[in-house]
Amino acid sequence: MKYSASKENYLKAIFHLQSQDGVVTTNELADELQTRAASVTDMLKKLKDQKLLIYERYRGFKLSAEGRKIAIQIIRKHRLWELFLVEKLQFGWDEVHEIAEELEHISSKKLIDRLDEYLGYPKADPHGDPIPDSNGKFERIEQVNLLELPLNQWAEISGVTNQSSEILELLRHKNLAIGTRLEIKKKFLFDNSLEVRIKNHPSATISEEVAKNIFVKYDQQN
Amino acid sequence: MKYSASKENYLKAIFHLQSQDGVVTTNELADELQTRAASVTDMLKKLKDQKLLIYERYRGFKLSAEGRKIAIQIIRKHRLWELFLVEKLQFGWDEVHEIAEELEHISSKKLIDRLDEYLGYPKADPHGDPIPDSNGKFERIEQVNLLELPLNQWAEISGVTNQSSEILELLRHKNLAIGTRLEIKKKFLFDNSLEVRIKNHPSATISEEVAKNIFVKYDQQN
DNA sequence: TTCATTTTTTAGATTTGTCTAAATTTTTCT
DNA sequence: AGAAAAATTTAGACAAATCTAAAAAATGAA
Repeated sequence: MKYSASKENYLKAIFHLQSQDGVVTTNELADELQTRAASVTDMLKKLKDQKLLIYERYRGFKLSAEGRKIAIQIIRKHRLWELFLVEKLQFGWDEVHEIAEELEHISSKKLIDRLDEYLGYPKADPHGDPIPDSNGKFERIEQVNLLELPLNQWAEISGVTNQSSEILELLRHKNLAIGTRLEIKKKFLFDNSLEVRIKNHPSATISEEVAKNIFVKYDQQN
Repeated sequence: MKYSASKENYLKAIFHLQSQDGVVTTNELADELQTRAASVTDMLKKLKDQKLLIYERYRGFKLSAEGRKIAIQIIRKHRLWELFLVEKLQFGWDEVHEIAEELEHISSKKLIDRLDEYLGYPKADPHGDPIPDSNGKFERIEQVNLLELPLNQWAEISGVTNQSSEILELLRHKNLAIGTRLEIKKKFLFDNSLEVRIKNHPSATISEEVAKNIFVKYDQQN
């Protein structure tokens, strides 16, 4: 079965929202997709008719098993393409999202499995997000939010959730990227901002707003 | 400016038809695109409004300079993606067309220029069709050096430059002659030697030194 | 040249995905 | 509980790309 790019985008967005909130609402989704609530309702009806969604009007909704399966395949494609762009075509990790948004709708299953093989069956994309395997299984990477990292504990940046160009620009400026090693030297209770020491770079101050979006894994070495 | 996939397909089809006939007719194009004449007329009006087409009703039509430019960019993308699929992802040359039909509509110019670079600025796709460069210039060469032949692409030996008895003896011994059909199965990066499959004969290994002197043309049949 | 055939275009519908404005349902607040 | 606010859905419209059926223009054969 083939679905339009628009439907795939809806499924993907619902998947992301429901993994945070459990159940998704019309306005949330409209906001996520930069569209109007009425348009969302229209599409929800179509997705329900195709049994990709569990939905009763005015009641919120979530993906059916089939809907989730499709969403995960889109995410798999998105992340593999992102990795391809960074690894093979020398793109920066902060410039691949837009292009992958288009590439993820290319339909050939064989293509994506060959790409996966070509990249060596990677476990995570350039932003540190896990790549589902061809059966849709994720490998759960244990990562914690930067705000939860104890003082003086070396860790490595493993993921950045918000992928707006604004935050990525800020991170680049402060020498922060996936793989960067750092430790928290001080937590300011006043505004929850953090002073972090960065391996091979000057220290930096990170606001709570930014820290919220950074995930790290504990560093074994240091 | 961005154009819909459908418009891009029209431009591409018109380009191919007019390179044969000079001027294109509605029915020809409808036939090429597997659609109805009425649909073609509808689209022609839109393309004319966007000045991509020179068209007067009942009179036939052809691309404007701008239309041709866009068509060539689509063809460039199509052929680069085809070559990528064959060279890097080990697809057979006969299974890549459909996938490239989708990939050719990905819009990023930077992506396609990086892909071109990654593939080593190739001159021809796996079917032997020339790939326009990033300025839209085609190089009309039907002969390529054996070293430039993509993997798994059947070709026919069309020329041998160095005609010393030593090389001819070597070629005869390996069952290679003008007209021999072969494809490259493996390229060894270490010494640039090639392992080639030869039609109706055992496989052979060819050193870079020898391959330099062999020119081939792509084989449409196989 | 004229009229039958072929080609092309127009007219009017349909589908998909979107929108605005209005109506309806749910939630919240006093 | 009842009213106001917020969220959601419906109604009606539109743009893009397609279709069928019918009309108009070009072609060509006697």
